[in-house]
Amino acid sequence: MTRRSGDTLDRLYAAAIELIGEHGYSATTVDEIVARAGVAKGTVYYHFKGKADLVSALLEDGLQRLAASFSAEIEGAQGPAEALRALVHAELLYIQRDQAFSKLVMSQMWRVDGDWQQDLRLLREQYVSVFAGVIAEGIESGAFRAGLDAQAAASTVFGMIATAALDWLVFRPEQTLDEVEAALTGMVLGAVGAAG
Amino acid sequence: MTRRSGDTLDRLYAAAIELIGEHGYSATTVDEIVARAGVAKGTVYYHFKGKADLVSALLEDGLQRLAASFSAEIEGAQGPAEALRALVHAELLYIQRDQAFSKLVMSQMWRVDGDWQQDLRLLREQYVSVFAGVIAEGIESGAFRAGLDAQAAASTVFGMIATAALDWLVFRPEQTLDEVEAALTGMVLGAVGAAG
Amino acid sequence: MTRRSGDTLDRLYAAAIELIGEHGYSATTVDEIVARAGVAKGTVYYHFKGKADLVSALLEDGLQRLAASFSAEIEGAQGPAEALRALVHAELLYIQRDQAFSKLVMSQMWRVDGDWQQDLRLLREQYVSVFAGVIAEGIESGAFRAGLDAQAAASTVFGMIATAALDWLVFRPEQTLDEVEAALTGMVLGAVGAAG
Amino acid sequence: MTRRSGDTLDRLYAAAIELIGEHGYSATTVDEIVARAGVAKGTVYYHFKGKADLVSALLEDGLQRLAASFSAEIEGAQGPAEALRALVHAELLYIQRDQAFSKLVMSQMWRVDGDWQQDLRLLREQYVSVFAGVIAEGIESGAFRAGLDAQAAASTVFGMIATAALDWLVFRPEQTLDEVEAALTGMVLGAVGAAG
DNA sequence: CATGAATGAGCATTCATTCAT
DNA sequence: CATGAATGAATGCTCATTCAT
Repeated sequence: MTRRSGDTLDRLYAAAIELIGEHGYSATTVDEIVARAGVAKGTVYYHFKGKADLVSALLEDGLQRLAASFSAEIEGAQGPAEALRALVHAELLYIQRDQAFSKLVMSQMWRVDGDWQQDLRLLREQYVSVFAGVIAEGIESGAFRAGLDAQAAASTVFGMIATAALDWLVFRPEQTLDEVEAALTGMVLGAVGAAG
Repeated sequence: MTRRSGDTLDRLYAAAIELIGEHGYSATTVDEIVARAGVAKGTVYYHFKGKADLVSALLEDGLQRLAASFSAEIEGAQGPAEALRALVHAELLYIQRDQAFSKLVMSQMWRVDGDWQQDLRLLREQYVSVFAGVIAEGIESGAFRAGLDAQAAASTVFGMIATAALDWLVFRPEQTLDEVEAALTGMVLGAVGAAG
Repeated sequence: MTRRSGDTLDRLYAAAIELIGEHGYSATTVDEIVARAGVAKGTVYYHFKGKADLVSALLEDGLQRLAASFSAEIEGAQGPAEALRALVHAELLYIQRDQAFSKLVMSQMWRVDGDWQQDLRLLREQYVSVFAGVIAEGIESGAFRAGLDAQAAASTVFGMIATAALDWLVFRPEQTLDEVEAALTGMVLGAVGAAG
Repeated sequence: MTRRSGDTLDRLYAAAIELIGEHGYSATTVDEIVARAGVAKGTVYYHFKGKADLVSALLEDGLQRLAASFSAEIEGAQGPAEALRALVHAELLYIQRDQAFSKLVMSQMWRVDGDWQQDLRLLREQYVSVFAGVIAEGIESGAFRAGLDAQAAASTVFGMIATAALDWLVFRPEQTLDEVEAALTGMVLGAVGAAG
């Protein structure tokens, strides 16, 4: 399903992610994308069915990079609290590196229409189920607060981290990753009731 | 055909909020807005400089309703923990009632351009500064965890509540407000280290 | 036929003449006219059938001022050459004073459509017939070149003066009226073959 | 539907010149232009920034054709009087052939704003400087009246010819080019004081 | 006499898409 | 594989006109 064809596609992906992250999907034109990618307009329609299909492919691509960066992170973590720390670290790092993609995702997350809404739901579930797994494990082991709804808590923790990260990058870029991570980790662990 | 005056602006605001909340700013056409508002197209341009100016006015309007609903809520709260509980309640209620407006705000929050970005910043600061005040008070009084950065924590708590609320309304609408509020309040108080 | 009603109409005339002289008929909006005149939009439609009717009335008004300024000028002139000098003087003076109106006339002169084209034809014939009368007299009396077609010559002389005047006012405003008049009078008299 | 390339711009130029010459710039719609040119609306915006830019390009185009037709004409003329006769002939012929373009130019000449005013100034200077050169030569050689301001006289002669030509084409089309040229040449030579 | 909110047909412009090369 | 001139439906916006006050 993943398309490959030299770096033409990569340049289109990169250009589209940046522009859509900055201005949104509808406000980004195919002309702008191809101008930044340095290819001709027809090229988009040679590789994709249209603008929506390009974004769809791009989301699948981002989804894979995300999944890879997450699963690598939890391996070897000592217990749920450590795993959660690791996830905070991974998500912050991912958003910092792939800021444009993250903005794109956040701005489209709660839309109800759109051609690639399906892809976004999948992406979100990937994100959230990893958190849910760790939280469920913590609840079972007594490390986290009993009575927590793992699914709902996972969504909330995901949202905490995402909004904290974007707030940092957009409104307080002078702070370092370490500062943000330290403060955020404390709040996340507190939120799930980890003994501290 | 319609000659009723006075509520023309309100009808335009309501229509625009709903549509933009659902489909986003660029994807919402002026034709759609005026059709839902039941006014003629020219009316928008009689009252506003353009589509962007309508949204700007609408955001200022929403800002005022929000500020009112918040400041009413904290009055009479017994201490920071109670004030925070009250704020969680107020924000959840506000988002539930003004879901369209909230989606609009969240989808535009981290844009860097746009004509009404200024208004959004103000709105966000209003939001966050109320939280920051309560959290700072809690830190001083020893009710919340020492060493917390009140500003950053306020942003994060705001994001927690907003994402939890939208996640609820979009993905798990079968849950009741009370259920969501109970779970969320626990997590928020934990996040700021309130003695539980 | 001439409408009178306090200074409201005068202000509308003045505003319309200036704006249409500067930007042309189609490019001038009713909004701009009423803004400059300091009256409400509806006022135009209370006094006139519409924008075109306003211009029509305004042209009739200008026509009368013009006719007055011309007929006063030829009276008492000693022979055709003196009358022609007097007309050059009168037209230059008129264009200088009523520059906006003159630009309006010149820019619309050779249009073939338009609702007030009839008025412009009348205006032009007024202009030209005065010249034609003087030139015909000069031909008969032998003061001007024999064989001249009085009508065609009158048109040409009118055009000479008008273009020279506007060229002066737009491109060489630093020259004085006297300089321009002296040079132009010599050329006009030469053009009709006046002895010396 | 049309896919012929190459002459697309020429067709747009021709259509725009005709329509704007007849009805003026503002009163001419892009829809009318593309309908007459037989191309799609978007084509205008593919090649030009907008309607104003199309007119600007069109004026530059007309300027070049004009300059060519003029400089060809004066070569080989015997002395200033002959050169002036040749220029009268050239300008009459040009206006007759390119009547629409000439009307466009005359109707916009004394505007003070507009996006292509710059182009018109250039065009006018091209026109006038050729006349000014010939007249200056005539003054020096004693063929024309001493004391004439070559620049001002050139403007005036240009205006004489242009208004005479348009008056002829619009109001007295039954006359022949030869009749008009004969009468006009006499007046022009008289105006510059050529010994006759 | 005069107002100005409201109208809606008409306009310039945009932009995703097509297709001959 | 890739191009870019051309398309035309859709969009934001303008503006002469209407009408209740």
